[in-house]
Amino acid sequence: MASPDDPAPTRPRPATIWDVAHAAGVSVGTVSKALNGRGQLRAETREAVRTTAARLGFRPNDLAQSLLRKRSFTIGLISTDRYGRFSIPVLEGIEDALEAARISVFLCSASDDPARERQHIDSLLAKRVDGIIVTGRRTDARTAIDLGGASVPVLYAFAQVADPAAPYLLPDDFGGASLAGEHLIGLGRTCIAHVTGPERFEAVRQRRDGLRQALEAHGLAWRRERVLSGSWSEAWGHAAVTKLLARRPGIDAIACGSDQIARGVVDALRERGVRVPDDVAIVGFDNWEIIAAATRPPLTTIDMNLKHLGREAGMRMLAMIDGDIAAGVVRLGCQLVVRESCGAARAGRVAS
Amino acid sequence: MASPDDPAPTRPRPATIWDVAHAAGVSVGTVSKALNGRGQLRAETREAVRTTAARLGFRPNDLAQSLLRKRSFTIGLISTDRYGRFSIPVLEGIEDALEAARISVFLCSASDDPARERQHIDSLLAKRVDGIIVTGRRTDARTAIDLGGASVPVLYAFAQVADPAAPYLLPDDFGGASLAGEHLIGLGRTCIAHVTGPERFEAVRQRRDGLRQALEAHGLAWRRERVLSGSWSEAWGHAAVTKLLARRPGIDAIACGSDQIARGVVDALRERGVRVPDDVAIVGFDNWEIIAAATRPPLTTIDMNLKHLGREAGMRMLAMIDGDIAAGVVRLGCQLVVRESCGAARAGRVAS
DNA sequence: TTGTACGCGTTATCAG
DNA sequence: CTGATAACGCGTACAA
Repeated sequence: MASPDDPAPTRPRPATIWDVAHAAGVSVGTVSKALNGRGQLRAETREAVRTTAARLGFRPNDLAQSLLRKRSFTIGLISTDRYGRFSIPVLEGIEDALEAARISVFLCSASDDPARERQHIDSLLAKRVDGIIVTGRRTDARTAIDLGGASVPVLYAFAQVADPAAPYLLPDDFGGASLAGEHLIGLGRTCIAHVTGPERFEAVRQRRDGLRQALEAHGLAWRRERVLSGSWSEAWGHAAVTKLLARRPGIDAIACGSDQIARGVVDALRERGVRVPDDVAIVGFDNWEIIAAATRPPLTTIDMNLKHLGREAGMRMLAMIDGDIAAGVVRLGCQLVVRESCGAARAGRVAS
Repeated sequence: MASPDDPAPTRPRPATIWDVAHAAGVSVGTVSKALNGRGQLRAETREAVRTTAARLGFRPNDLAQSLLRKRSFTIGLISTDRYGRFSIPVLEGIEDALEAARISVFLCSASDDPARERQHIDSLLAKRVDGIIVTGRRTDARTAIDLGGASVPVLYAFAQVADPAAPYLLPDDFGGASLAGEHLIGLGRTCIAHVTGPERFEAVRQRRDGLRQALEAHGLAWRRERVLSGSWSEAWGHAAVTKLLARRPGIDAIACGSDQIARGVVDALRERGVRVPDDVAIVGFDNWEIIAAATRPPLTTIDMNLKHLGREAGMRMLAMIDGDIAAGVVRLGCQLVVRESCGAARAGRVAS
């Protein structure tokens, strides 16, 4: 096991600026200037240095640079989403935005283990990261991370935080659900039900309210008995259909809280001989390709543009590193993705 | 945008060892000794230093330490799996193993973009990572990563590499499929078909051969016409059932190349009135919870123990960092997960 | 028991 | 145009 006390094993040391200087017969200062294009140098010396550097495979040591610049050009990403299906696109977006600024990302998956999270934060702080992005589950608002007095910008992306002053990015669940409602209404559906996840999720409440707003904006009554909350599973979508058909036979559309639920709903409907979308139109939420595309018929659904959210998080982090202060929640638009479960082929639109 | 030329913004600098020394009225050497428990110090000075260090929130700068030790205590993880559903558990395992050694992980997702990968590798090398783990898709054997002469240990985990001398970890697909075959045979099935993914995948060929070995070991004939290769999708599972029933009505079991395929197969069977597992037993591959558990009936399947594979990769990387050399492929065992799609002794169930 | 000085690899400043 | 030198923050011999 490697421990901090072990010496580095004998391995060819990477070439240093000194090696290059020595080989090229100049001083280290000259090498630095030649390679970084600073100061006034004769073209031939610059070229000579360049070639010997290349020959030796010289690569400046970022550790030394960081020590000097007081900037490590790294950020820490703390993820509390074990499952990762939402974190991945967010992460991709973050990386996308950050690699343009040549910043690397430390990944820390602290799955709801406070001790582990503490250790990760300590480690990141010791590594002098330029910033920390927290991403994770959205069940309950998590407590803001404890920097222990350190002064490092922290941004929450796709994570619910208790601190209202903390800067954080979330998808516009309200607008997304509203979009789904508008789509159904535009297709002539009037008796719309809502099968969704556990009420304790802020996202569930937001989506419910967004859908409600769309209906009421078009003079459609909002009825509590058409809203069914359960778990985030296919099985719940299945079960909900039974309840729904018994309670409200006249339903002509169901807006679902997730694609998984929608899939359960569609399957249950088909087994009962109810045609989708002819009899009942279905709209999902998440645009989780693997589910949405495999459903028969493929799901029209709402995409949260998580990669874009991640990219935005990266950009904002860069701004924060440069000293910009930010606070409070920012909601980013969702997008309608039309497939076949609502029976219309129309172009996607973007919310707010 | 942050660029290397920008100065660090004015932010309270983290306390240095000098600050602590100054505040405690001792020298930096004394502080170092007190905090690291080295040398001979009076108990009260050590204590005094400790408290002032805590008061100032002093945290040793890993950058400076790394420079000195010539070990950064970081590794790079290059992932080429865009969707991440396989990478995530591997990553978790790697982190698990590495955090015990206090090593942090740089994440680089280079989705099949060679230029981007180059840039990532350069960046990792500049940051003087102690090692690099490559994980990713298993379509075609990828070319070994180019270190450009640098001498850093590289390990491939759950990634197909062209270089036979490169150290890499893979799940034992052959053994896993064999396990699936044994299970079906043990349940009395004798007419077993195989619906799987594209033949160009090494995993597909391995699994096919593993299944074949199990059948032949029990004196069951292996028939080419019972093997159907297609895509990795539910839709293909669906389509395959049509072909299979037309061609071979006597089938009493189907071993599938993935859970997605298995799900398509199960759905198609149910829609045709074929009972699972009563008429036909189904076994999947991957144990992708979200699919396997939601299938009706839930899928008996093969788990590749990817988190364990990740942990193993982490351990081996630690050994490589300490100078151990390693080469060639190592296959790690798979595991049978019994649910209901084979009607195993424990969880018998009547499907409609 | 404690302080001093050097080196890790860079960059920037100031002489030459 | 180029070379020497001082930082950056830390650990550690060695001197006091």
